[in-house]
Amino acid sequence: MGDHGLELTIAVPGFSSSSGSEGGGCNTNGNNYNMRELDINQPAFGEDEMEFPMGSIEEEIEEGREAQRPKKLRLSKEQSRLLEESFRQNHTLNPKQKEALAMKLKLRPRQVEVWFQNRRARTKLKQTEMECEYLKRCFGSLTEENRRLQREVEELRALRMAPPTVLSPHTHQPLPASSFTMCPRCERVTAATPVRASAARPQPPAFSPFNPRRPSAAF
DNA sequence: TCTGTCAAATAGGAAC
DNA sequence: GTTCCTATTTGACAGA
Repeated sequence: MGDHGLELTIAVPGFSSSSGSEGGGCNTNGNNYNMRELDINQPAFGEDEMEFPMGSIEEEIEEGREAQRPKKLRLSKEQSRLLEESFRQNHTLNPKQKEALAMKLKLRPRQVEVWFQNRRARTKLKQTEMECEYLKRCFGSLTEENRRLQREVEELRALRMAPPTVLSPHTHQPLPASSFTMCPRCERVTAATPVRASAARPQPPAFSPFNPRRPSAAF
């Protein structure tokens, strides 16, 4: 998806719509325009003419043409390719670059600006989705780790309830539980304090997409 | 025809 | 005042 196949027609700012809706009627530059479909293979205007046709609805009516529904611009493959190319080089454009690119693509600078805005938004959305997937995986492994540790806690609790009888090699009498030596991991759990699952908290993930210092293979 | 998706475009607010 | 971001709207298009 994403490629809608034939893009033989584009729309250019042509005339006002009678719909009166906000959308598609007025851009933020204050230019009133709506989209008129035209064959992209035919030049919308002369090669050296960079102004966009801005016929009014009055003109349309005068000419006896029915006011068409505003058509949305569909960028041609070549236009998209060039935009993608410049986006790869730079995710933002300075006014000069914007103007030059608009000129090259025969679009209005505002359209180039909007395309870059939307492209940045799409990039960010994709990144957010990937981060979401990563966090889901983290959650899964941490849940599993939590379960494992809880089982371990239960086992340790069970051991405390029934301490093993170990005889002293010297006196051959049972040793007190407090004299047992434990492995480094278990040393955090003393005989006097209750066992807490948080004592053996798992280490954070080796890397994270949110940690810029570590390159992430996922991206 | 209906529905879902994509992307162009708008609106409004934040940051500078 | 300009630029950018974010949320939203809306038209085009494809597939069921």
